Amino acid sequence: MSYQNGTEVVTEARNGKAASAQGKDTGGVGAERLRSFVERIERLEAEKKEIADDIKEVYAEAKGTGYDTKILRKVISLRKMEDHDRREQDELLDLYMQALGMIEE
Amino acid sequence: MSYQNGTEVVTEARNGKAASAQGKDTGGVGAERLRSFVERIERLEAEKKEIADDIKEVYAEAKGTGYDTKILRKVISLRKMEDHDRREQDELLDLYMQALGMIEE
Amino acid sequence: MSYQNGTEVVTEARNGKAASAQGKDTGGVGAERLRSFVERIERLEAEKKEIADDIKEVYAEAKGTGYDTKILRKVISLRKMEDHDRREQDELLDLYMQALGMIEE
Amino acid sequence: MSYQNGTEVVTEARNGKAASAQGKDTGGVGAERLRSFVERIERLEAEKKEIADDIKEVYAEAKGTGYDTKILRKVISLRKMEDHDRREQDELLDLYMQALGMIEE
DNA sequence: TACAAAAAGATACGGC
DNA sequence: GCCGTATCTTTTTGTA
Repeated sequence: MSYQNGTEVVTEARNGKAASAQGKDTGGVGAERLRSFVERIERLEAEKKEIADDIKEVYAEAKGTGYDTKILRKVISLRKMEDHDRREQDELLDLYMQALGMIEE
Repeated sequence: MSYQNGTEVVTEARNGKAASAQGKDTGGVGAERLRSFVERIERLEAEKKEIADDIKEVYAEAKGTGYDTKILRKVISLRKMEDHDRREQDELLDLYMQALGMIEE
Repeated sequence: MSYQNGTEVVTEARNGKAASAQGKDTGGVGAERLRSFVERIERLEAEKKEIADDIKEVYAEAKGTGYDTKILRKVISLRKMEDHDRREQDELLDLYMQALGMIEE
Repeated sequence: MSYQNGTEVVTEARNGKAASAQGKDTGGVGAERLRSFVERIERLEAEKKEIADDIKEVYAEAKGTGYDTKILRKVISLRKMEDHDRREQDELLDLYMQALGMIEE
């Protein structure tokens, strides 16, 4: 799809608030589809934000209980990194074993 | 360092200030509490990541349908800004109305 | 647009805010300064690119010698991550010791 | 896993294909070679990072002098693009001149 | 404000 | 040789 089309459709999507509210959708089919994408994404982003806020709340609660959030954050971060490292090591091991013909690719 | 150990050390370290500041480290109570915080945060971060992945999937699907994700992202972003602007305007309006005694603080 | 002109235009544009905001465009002083920044950055970026190319060459050479670059890259990556982890663990230890009053902040 | 061990493992694994493919693992020769590759790459990456840090410093200095780094980055980026365009034009010109027998291939 | 994490974008590599 | 994938870089965002 060309930029033209993409832009057109987008225009319709925005019109969803501006134009079609006035009773007229000049394009229609692609507009609905795009509107659906936009809404799904915005819904998911709202959920994501809620969870981010929840996380902040937990940190705040921990702080209120007397824990040093700086330490807590670093602990969480380290655990995440170690988990990631472990995964990478597993992948490396897989690569070794593939190279040695011990497992199939 | 294993996860267990990592957590334990933190626990003891924190107890050094949080629990033992009350004169005595009860030996494990604070540990459970901290472990709970860590688990709650990690659970929430996992959920957050899932949603982030979902968002990526939606963008990918939109792309597969022929939409230009760059433009799509711009649209989402603009709508977010407009939403933000609108909220600010609403807040401003509230301030005016409060100042005029039309609504309570 | 030539390079010279490109820079000039930008320079003037910036002076419009940086210099003339003080009431007067000093006519070239700010331009020289900006040109100097641009040149320093471009010089450094050229050096950076050279090194990046050197790295590619080493990978290519390793590949020519029979090594699997994918494995090699992962090894390098893992070592980097482990190095980073170690630094984070050290920082965490410092935080613990600070919390326990064993070292000063 | 320590750094040393990490490298060793890789070495042995690779020898499985690189060295022993020649009929025999000479026990260490390939290891040295690989270690050399790893060290060269890590050394170059360290240099690259230093330069990247230098670049950040220059941007910071420019910011301190009153320049808007966002715009500055844009300028650098534009100049890079223009440079790229110019090179392409030069190449095109070369092609023309080659076609006209004005220069040798 | 300065720092760090996440997201976006650019680039490079290997497969087909 | 091109395309899809994957890595790496850069930009943006959020947080202390």
